[in-house]
Amino acid sequence: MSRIVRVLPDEPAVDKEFDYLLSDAVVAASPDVPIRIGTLVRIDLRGRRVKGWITALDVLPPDGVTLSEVKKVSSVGPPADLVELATWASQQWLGSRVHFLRTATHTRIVSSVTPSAGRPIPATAPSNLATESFRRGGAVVRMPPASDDFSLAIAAASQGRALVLVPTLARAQRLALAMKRAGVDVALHPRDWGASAGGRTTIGTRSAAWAPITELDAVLVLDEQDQAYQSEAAPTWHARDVVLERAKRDGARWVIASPAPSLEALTCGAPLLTADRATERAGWPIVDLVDLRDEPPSAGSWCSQHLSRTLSTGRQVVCVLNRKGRARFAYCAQCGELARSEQTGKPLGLEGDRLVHPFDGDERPAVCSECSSTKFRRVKLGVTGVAQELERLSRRPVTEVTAATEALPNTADLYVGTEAVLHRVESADTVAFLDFDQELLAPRYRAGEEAMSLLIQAARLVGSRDKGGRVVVQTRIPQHPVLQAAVNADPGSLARTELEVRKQLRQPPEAHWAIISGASADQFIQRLGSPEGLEIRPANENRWRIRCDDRQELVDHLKNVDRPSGRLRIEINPLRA
DNA sequence: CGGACAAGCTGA
DNA sequence: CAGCTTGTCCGG
Repeated sequence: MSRIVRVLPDEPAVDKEFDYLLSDAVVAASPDVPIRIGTLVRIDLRGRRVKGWITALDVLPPDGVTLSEVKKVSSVGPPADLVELATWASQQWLGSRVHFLRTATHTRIVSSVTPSAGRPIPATAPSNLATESFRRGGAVVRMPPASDDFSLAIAAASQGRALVLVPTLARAQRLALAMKRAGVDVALHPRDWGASAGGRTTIGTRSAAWAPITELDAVLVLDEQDQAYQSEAAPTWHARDVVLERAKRDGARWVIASPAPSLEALTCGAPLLTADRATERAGWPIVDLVDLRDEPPSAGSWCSQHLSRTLSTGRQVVCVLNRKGRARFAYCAQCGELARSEQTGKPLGLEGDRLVHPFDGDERPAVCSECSSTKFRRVKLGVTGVAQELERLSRRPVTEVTAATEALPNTADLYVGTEAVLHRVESADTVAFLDFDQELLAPRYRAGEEAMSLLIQAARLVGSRDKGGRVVVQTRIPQHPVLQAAVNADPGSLARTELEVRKQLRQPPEAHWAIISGASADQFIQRLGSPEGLEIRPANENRWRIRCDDRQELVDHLKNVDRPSGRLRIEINPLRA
């Protein structure tokens, strides 16, 4: 005997379901793998042997086609809920279902799943804020960088089956270990995929949003402001949105925690819980702003007098330098003022004797608006150059860290690196940002939030102010709202100003964007036409920006376009736009 | 994705 | 018009 199953092949370009015969013999060959929606099978597709997921059982096949047989039942797959969730996500971010199902599927074959016994009761009693947070059903919790995630995670686990997300694998490992010590049996995603499928509380990074737990009781997202939660490549799905949807579907309680929750989280309609001002302030380090405009211009160096004093105190210092955006800014050699456009206020780069904006076409003669000097300097720094100079200045060995650096010596106490160094070093007395303006003025609508996120990472390394934690920020725009918010340990003020800006410029989350790019982008736009409510503008070669006040309306319009063949990328509210 | 097949291009 | 390239279609 055999039954007929519907299968979605594991081929992103196919994205279509087909019906196959599933014989008893094939089922019997993999006795421990249950036949249900999500189960992984092997099928023939036009002469090729490919993997696929069962998406429906016992279907009526269309007339006039001879069905081929399922060749093998390969592995336990994502639960049926997640197959449905993949469909939802594919509509939210206009990606293929295959893309999401791959994330929801273990990389190795899973031949059976044993359900975990009962629901765990943790040994430790969680703190008040943590308990209170989950009592609300759904809440955004703003807690300073030095507060502990542990009690929140315990509170999540004490709800029953919980899913806990953190931005990095290292933190997932640390938190999982700490919880294990506290008597909570946790699964680390994706290593313990089978245990998650058995219903165990699961900790992991972005991809763990697709951990195979059914009937979730609680969802917790830690450090929600971290951009690691959103996929950079299309489909630009966000783990926070995926787990919130899961919480909604399963009726689970949820908490989004962050020292500075994203505007998306703050505007989602859930209550915002915060510690009192004194507690919040105490959980932030001291942030020293060094106004580079006040430095003697003769030095021409990246190292302020303040930083050089810090280096000579002989404590553990991590210097962060972003090399990514190369010398795009210029500042006055006389007074140190940053060169900006008079119209837009955006920073300008120096080209010959003119100040120009890289894309706007904005341009003016190189004359300082403050002191009328015509001498400008380009910002030009590199990790290696800085490391050498730092060694000379501090007379201490300097460890260089970039994303490519393998192992770190644990004897070092002076580091220079790109943003990667913030992930690699465990703790420090001081973190110094050598040129923070690159971050503050990056041409991305989320530049402010991302800059804040870096300050939060730094704050975690150095700890709270009473433990001597210090963050030094070298800048030419100390009045910037991000810096003021960090100095005052008041991320709420930043959120208010940022939201106002987004409203005025109609940027997410106040409006929604789709970026269409790739060779077939023009054709796609042509087929889309110009429906009411959509604002369609060319960005540059083969690249368009579509704006709409309503997200659902935006994706509905895009979904209905007959997708042209050829390369096409659709990004919904991407990080970089 | 990758094979099948059609339509378009070239060269003797 | 064979032989090849390029493009479009479609899979159970």
